[in-house]
Amino acid sequence: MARVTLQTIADRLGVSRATVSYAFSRPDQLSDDLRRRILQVADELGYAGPNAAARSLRLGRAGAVGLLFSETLAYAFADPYALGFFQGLATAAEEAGVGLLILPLPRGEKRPPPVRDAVVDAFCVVSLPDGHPALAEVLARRLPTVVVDEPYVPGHPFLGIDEPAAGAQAARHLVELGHRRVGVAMVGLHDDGRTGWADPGRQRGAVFEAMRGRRSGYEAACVSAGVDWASVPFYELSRNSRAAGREAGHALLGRTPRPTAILTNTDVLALGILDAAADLGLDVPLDLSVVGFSDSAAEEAGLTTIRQAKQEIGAAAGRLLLEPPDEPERLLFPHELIVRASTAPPRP
Amino acid sequence: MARVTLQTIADRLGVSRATVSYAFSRPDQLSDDLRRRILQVADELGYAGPNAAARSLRLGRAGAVGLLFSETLAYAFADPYALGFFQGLATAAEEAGVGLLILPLPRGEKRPPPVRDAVVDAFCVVSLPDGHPALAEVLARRLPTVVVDEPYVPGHPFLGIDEPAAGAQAARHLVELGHRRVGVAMVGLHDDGRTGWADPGRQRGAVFEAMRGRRSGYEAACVSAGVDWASVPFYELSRNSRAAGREAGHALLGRTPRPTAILTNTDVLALGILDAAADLGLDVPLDLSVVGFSDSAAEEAGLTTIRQAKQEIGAAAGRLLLEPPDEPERLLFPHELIVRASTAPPRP
DNA sequence: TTGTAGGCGTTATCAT
DNA sequence: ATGATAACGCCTACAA
Repeated sequence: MARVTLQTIADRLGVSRATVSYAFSRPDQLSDDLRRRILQVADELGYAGPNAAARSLRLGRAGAVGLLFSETLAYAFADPYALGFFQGLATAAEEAGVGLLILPLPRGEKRPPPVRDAVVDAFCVVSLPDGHPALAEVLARRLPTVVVDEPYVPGHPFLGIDEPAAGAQAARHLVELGHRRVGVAMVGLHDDGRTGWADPGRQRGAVFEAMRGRRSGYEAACVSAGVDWASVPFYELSRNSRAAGREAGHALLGRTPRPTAILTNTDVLALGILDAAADLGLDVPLDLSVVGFSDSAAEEAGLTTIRQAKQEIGAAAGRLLLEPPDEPERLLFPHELIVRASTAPPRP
Repeated sequence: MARVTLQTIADRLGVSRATVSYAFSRPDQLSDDLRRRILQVADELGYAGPNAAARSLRLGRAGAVGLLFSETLAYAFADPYALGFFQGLATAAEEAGVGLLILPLPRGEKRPPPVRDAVVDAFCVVSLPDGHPALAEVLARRLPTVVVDEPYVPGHPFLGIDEPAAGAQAARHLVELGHRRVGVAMVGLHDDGRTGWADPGRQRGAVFEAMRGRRSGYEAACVSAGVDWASVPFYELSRNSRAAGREAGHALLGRTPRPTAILTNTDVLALGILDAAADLGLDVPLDLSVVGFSDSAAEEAGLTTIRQAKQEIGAAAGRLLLEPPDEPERLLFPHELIVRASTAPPRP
């Protein structure tokens, strides 16, 4: 059975393409009777309805926005922060009646990401490392594009939080409690899969801008409290998982002198640190204080953390995509330190 | 600045469109020098690359698969079962390098879902109620389509579990422990937002096929153990949340005689039942046994549940979408009763 | 109310 | 290696 198009139906009925088109897309421009006959024949012929690509080409709009995320999708669908953001974004898309095209980023770098072929009206790019090729592809499309979290692209709307300030607030909380022996565990600094101790050079060379900022906030707050940053043990993870956090915890807590407090850049990691503390029979918060980030998995575990307005950011991104502003804005959303039971002054 | 197309560049260089097209899509068909000049001019002119819709039209493929889900996206991104499925599906899409177009279903019914305009090569439909208009729209597109969980559409691949068998297994577990006073709490039977007691007529009239099957399994196992189904209190929820489960728990546990066991069709609901039991000072499992479904949030709470292979289902759906089988298959994936600490024999 | 015809931007075929 | 031309399927002035 050959392909059925408007023309097929038109021929069959002895009317013109335009008439058939009207029957589908402008019902009111047609007599009811003719319209019914057209739909009838279309049905008999097995017409699949106006071709979406052709329609999109002709109409100049796609009815969808593209979403690029730095991680594998399997990971993104498991990460509480990403999910909160997705919820906000999806809700905005839903209200506008547009689809959300999630584009995979091949980590293996074998082939280019399918952004060239993405039939979309706008792009949302979330948390890409500096210089990631997909970003260039997106920008080349010259569609309205908003960036979330990182990297900042001049001329395009940006949504995120004040990372240095948030990091500083987390660290300040600890030093104000009196901690001086602080350790740090961070994931997502680099894209090369390395896990282990990171010296200051490697820390500052992080390819993820937001994490760079967050870390610099840690450092600033520590330094201004008289802590020698060079002596702060800094463990870098390549995966954001509880198990990774536990590994970092063991590494950090095995140091002499043992840190009395640990900063982490995700809640999941923080939970792993708690696991490690439990392994070692350490009491939290008496022997060890732990601070998470994002308030995603923190509540039930009683974790002190920084809360970000993930859903609001997603919703705002959606709105910006759907009606691009004249002036690209750089929107910094509020964050908040949530103090729970995982932090306390160090033992005297 | 007017729109830049292949022709614009061709004119500028005095070459033909085809040549310019080659520069982008068939680099090897062109002399290196000319190609460079073309790309150079394209860049100067601000060419956005080959138009995706036009390409899709010409090529006859979209590089994306469409996904329709019955719930709000905000809900879907919070539901553990849905997320597990998404992970599997997304991974398959990722490996194939195709995008995943998530289509919103307007609950308000104001306008048709944007499936007509979805530029995709295939559709995946998940858990739609009987007769939902979006399904008809999808089928009208005559693209490869797979259905997950419900409803079964003859002629199209179907993926899910054997719902009646799974339901029966959950219920049999309880009756074999000796329970005879069983209560049921189920969400997602109907689409009308009702919450409250459901008589057998309303139970059987559920518009969600999978839930209908699951419930019939409950009934079959109970009846064959000599339980009078008509006397089984059955509480229906419109939202799958812990709070809803708690409400159902209070309703069910307020009955005289009090049930010694409660069946629920989601883990989230089961957690709410546990909350209600705690409110009433009841010991689980001594005073009350509770069975969940899906093994999504069950482990930490020690919940007895039915585990479904959600990720496998998602992955299989992805494969089926990417290369449609000759014969539409009806694939039933295994489920498994996981017995944990929420079930025990009733008090003598 | 319906028909005509041009063009949306690209790629494939067949020349040269 | 490059050019001319014809689809791909549809929508929309405009004309009738």
